[in-house]
Amino acid sequence: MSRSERLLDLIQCLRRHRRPVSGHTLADEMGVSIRTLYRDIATLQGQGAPIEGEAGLGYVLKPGFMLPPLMFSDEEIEAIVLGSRWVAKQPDQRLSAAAANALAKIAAVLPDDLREDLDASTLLVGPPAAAIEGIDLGLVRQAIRNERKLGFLYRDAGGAASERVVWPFALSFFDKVRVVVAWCELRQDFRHFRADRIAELQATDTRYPRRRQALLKEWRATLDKPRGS
Amino acid sequence: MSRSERLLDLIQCLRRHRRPVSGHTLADEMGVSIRTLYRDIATLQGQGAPIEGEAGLGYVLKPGFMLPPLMFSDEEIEAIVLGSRWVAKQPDQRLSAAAANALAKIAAVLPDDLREDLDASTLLVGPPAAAIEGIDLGLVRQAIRNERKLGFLYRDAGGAASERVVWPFALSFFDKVRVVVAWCELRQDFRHFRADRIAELQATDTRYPRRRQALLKEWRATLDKPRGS
DNA sequence: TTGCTACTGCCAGAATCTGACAGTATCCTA
DNA sequence: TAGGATACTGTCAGATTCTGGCAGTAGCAA
Repeated sequence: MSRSERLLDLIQCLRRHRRPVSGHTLADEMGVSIRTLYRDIATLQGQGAPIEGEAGLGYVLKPGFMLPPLMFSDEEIEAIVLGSRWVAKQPDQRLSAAAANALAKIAAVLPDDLREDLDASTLLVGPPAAAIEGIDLGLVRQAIRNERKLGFLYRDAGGAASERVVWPFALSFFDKVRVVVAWCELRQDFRHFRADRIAELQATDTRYPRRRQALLKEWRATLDKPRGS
Repeated sequence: MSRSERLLDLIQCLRRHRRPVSGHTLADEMGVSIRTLYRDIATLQGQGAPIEGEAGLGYVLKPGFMLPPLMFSDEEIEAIVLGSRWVAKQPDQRLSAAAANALAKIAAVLPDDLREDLDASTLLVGPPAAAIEGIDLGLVRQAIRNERKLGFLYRDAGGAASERVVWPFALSFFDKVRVVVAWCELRQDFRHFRADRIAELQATDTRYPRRRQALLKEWRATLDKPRGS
């Protein structure tokens, strides 16, 4: 195995362990001496990988992905750039900033002539989505990722408000509104909540009792049959 | 310079020359022997780079970009995936397919656990944009890239039709409609054309007399001042 | 303190890369 | 049709890089 392949493997290996791993363990898993492992870690850090080593503990990789060298056609790059620009205009501030960062990272490694094409790119996105939620969508995405319950006050179309505790597992971006897809403890069923009607959002540390992917799959299966709201 | 750096350099070098370049020239530019150059080319081709070599001519790189190893945070990847999904639902078929391909390429290199997260991802995009243009937006993007004139029949809001020859330089994606931004020869001014009002689109081989980027810059400068249509 | 860990410098052997040469096949032009 | 230019492959010795082991320093925790 060539060195560059091993470096990518090392990242993957670090990702698997959530807790700090000692260099010795990693060296064993990679089938390489401890000395070489230190060199590999140093190389990866030099390439921008967020690996942290602490004496007495081991190594942790801050969440993230290392993509190996990839070839994209010009249309594929156009698609990625256009898509990221669209995301950058969405009202979810954290996601919007992430999209801008991703674009900057890509632009940083392109040769000069291409960067100019990108900067002055010819694919544009219209004005930002008008509706601005009063809540922080970042909290919702975090709850989804960590499978945590969310509590909030929900106003339905008629204006009637109700308190909900839900198990959120997806966030859908429509033209004008963002919709949280979740299991509702009050209704004991899947429900879609428009983000602009959610108030007093409370993130909790309580894990919901089912796996996110299972919920998502089940919800998809129900999409054919119409339901009440 | 390490070998992996040299490989990326080689791609950039190939990109600069549009015409076929001989291996000997490339070897000189990279400061490396011809034998090593052949080895490097083979390695790049093995990594999926679309390099073509023809005896008697030299090497050409089909348009595309090789991205070096890149680190993305989880939110950055989420943003890219969400954005690409949005593009994949746009009515521009070629661009939509390109977005799907790009997603597949990224998914192919992610470790299994992440690929699952991606497949069953929790960030969704609403239904595809409703308005379907009667014209092929791919032709428009191609004309923009190559700085070629476009001819078509345009119906304005009142229904009156007129024949136009324009210099297209940008394509803007709004919630419902796609808008071609161009210099209009008939009006001798910048104009925005809704794609769904364009008919009988004719791509031409005639290059328009100004640089796309210059037009774009000038157009941006006019955005403050209101204009007629 | 003791034990565990990260991290660095050094050096010799292993692995890889590189350049040079020889040779074949293909394409273009004259 | 012939000649020249070019892509491409095999081989091999020398240059370069990588690797593993060793010794040593420093930080953290029980």
